[in-house]
Amino acid sequence: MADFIGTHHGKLDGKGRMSVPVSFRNELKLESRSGNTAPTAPSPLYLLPSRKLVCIEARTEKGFDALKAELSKMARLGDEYHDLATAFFADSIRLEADKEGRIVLPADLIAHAELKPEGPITVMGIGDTFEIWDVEAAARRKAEARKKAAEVRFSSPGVTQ
Amino acid sequence: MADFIGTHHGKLDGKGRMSVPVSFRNELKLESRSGNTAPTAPSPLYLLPSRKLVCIEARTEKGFDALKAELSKMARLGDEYHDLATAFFADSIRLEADKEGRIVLPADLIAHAELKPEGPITVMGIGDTFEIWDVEAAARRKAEARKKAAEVRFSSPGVTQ
DNA sequence: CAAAAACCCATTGACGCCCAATAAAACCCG
DNA sequence: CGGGTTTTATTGGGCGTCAATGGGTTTTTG
Repeated sequence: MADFIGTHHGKLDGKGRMSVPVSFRNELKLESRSGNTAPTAPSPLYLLPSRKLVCIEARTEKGFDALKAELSKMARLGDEYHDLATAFFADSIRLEADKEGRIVLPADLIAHAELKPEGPITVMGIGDTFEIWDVEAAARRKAEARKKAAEVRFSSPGVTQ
Repeated sequence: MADFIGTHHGKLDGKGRMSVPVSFRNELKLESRSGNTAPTAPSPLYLLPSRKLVCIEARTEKGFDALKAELSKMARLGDEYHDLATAFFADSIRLEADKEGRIVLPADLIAHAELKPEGPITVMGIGDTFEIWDVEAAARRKAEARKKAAEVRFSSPGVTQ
């Protein structure tokens, strides 16, 4: 699956656009032509509001499918599925980048992530997804994640803590 | 897996570049064409801030994949996974050396390791990873490691004490 | 007809890429 | 074993390319 790593900085322009970092675009391309060495098809991106965090979550097609599969496992557990699915999918959107590699963020997602109209943003890779944040909120989130990660104990050999 | 040994000295140039010691570059090449005796592919390097030390940790692709594999054992939708993945992926970076064997260190990693703008650095092998340090900090770290290592008692068979 | 969205091009600034000079190590030969 | 020679590593810096951004123009839609 895709492998989004690193933190990138950008900004929302007057039209609500942002450019997807190159390395991430490359990951998208790779996934779209996985297997076949085809001429390169346009690779879609799925945006959805993060369930617990004040940010936008971005997924590849495969990543999105994986999420759907994960959710449907809960179907048998009761009403939870319906709530989760509504929260996720009702505000989700599928889109493709323009020739310059930019995407237009929908107003409701901008609101959810509390992004400032022409403000600076942070885009960070989380493995098979990536997240779009307001710069300051992103800094706080990273600090928090580091702190919590430090409390968790990795026990595998070769892992430097 | 790769085998990084020895301590090397270098410096950060005005562009924030440093050259990867030859012996380490050779290890990288070896790993990239593991198995096939192919014409030599470019070998990527993964940098991440050390979680406990004031230095930059460098890994080969395999070394990085090992960490990913460890992470992926956790529940994808769980908070614990999310925190770890954020701390891990968002702060990491994948890069390749230029023709001269140099890499450019990102500003945030330079800050984390407290490297001086054009200052001297120490690169030391730690087996399957290597670390990038400020010279003085490296000297202190080595002294400390030696001291602590002397106190450790090996209990595995075949290890001479 | 107005407003928004898609499309296109133009500018700039960072980064990758390459060449040149110096320093260090390996090598060879007497 | 020593001195000199050649190769290779490290460093410095210039140049070109491409990513990121801004904004103008056309097309679609309500």
